[in-house]
Amino acid sequence: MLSVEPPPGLRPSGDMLTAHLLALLKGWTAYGYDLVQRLAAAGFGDYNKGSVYRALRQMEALGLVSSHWDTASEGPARRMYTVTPYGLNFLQGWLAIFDAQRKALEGLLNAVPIVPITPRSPVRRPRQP
Amino acid sequence: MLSVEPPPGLRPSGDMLTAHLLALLKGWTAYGYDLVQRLAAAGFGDYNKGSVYRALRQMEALGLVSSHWDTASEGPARRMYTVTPYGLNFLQGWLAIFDAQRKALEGLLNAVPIVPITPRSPVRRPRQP
DNA sequence: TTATCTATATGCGTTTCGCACCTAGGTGTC
DNA sequence: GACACCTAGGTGCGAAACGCATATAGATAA
Repeated sequence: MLSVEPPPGLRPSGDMLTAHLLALLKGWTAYGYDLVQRLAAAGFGDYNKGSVYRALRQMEALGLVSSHWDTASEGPARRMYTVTPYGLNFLQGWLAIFDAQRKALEGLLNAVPIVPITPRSPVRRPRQP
Repeated sequence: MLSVEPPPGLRPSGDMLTAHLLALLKGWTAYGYDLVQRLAAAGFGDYNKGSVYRALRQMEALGLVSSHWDTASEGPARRMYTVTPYGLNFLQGWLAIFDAQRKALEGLLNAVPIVPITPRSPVRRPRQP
C-alpha cells in the first residue's frame, strides 16, 4: 500500500514504482503503455504491465496524478496521465528518504568495525530449540 | 521473493530488507533481535520483527548468511548470523543497481523537458471503454 | 508468585504482485 | 476476406509477501 506522507515510517520498497512513474511523468503527459517501456529504458526495473496499470489507477485515486482520455491519436484511445502538485510533493519527499537511505548505507559500509564481536559473559545456559 | 543474481532484472524493492541486513552484518556477527533495533537506529525503516526473522532464515537458505547458536551469553540463546562471501557479493551487486537507479532518477529530474507533449496526428477514432 | 524483559518463531488474514488472458482498434500480407 | 500482429487498457487468479498478534522459553526483578 502506498504510504502517502512519505516520512516517518520511510519505506522505499513498495513505493518505488510510484516514485519511478512520478519521475517519468514530471513535466510530461504520458500513458501507461508508453510508461511500461520507458521504465525499462530509463534504467528502472522491468515492471510488468498489470502492476503499472494498477499503480497508475491507484495513484490517481490518491491524487498523485490526474488523467484524461486521448482519442485524438492513432490507434486505441490512451489514458493520459499528468502529475499533480501533490504528486510532485510526494516525489520530493520520497527522494529525500531515498537519499537518506543511501547515506545511511554508505556510512555503514565505510565504517570499519572496531569491535569484531560483542563481548560475552562466561555464564552458560544451553537451549537450542 | 529474493532475486539472487541481482542484475539484470534489477528490483531494489523487495530486496531492500535483505540489503539492509547484509549491510548491518558486514564485518560483524549479530542476531535477529538486535538487528531489528539496529535497522531503525541506522536510519532504515521500522521493519517488523516477523519480517526480519523470516528474511534472515531465507537469506541463510540462499547462502547469503550462515548462522550458529550462541548459548554462551546471558538470556535466551541467540542465533548469530554472519555474512558469507556470496552475501558480500550480493550486497555489492545490489549497491551498484541502487546507485544506478539514483543516477537515473537524478538524470530524469534534472533534465528539462523540451517537447512538452508528444505530437499528435489529426485523425480521430473514439473509444473510451 | 507474578510480572517483565530478551529472543526466536509461527499462524492467520490481508495485501501485493506476476502471469495469463481478454477486449478492441489498426495495419499489413497472402 | 482471412489471418497474423501491433498498440492500448484492463481483469482474474493463484502465489508470494507482509503486518499483526500470539506462542514459547529462559532470565530477572519485585
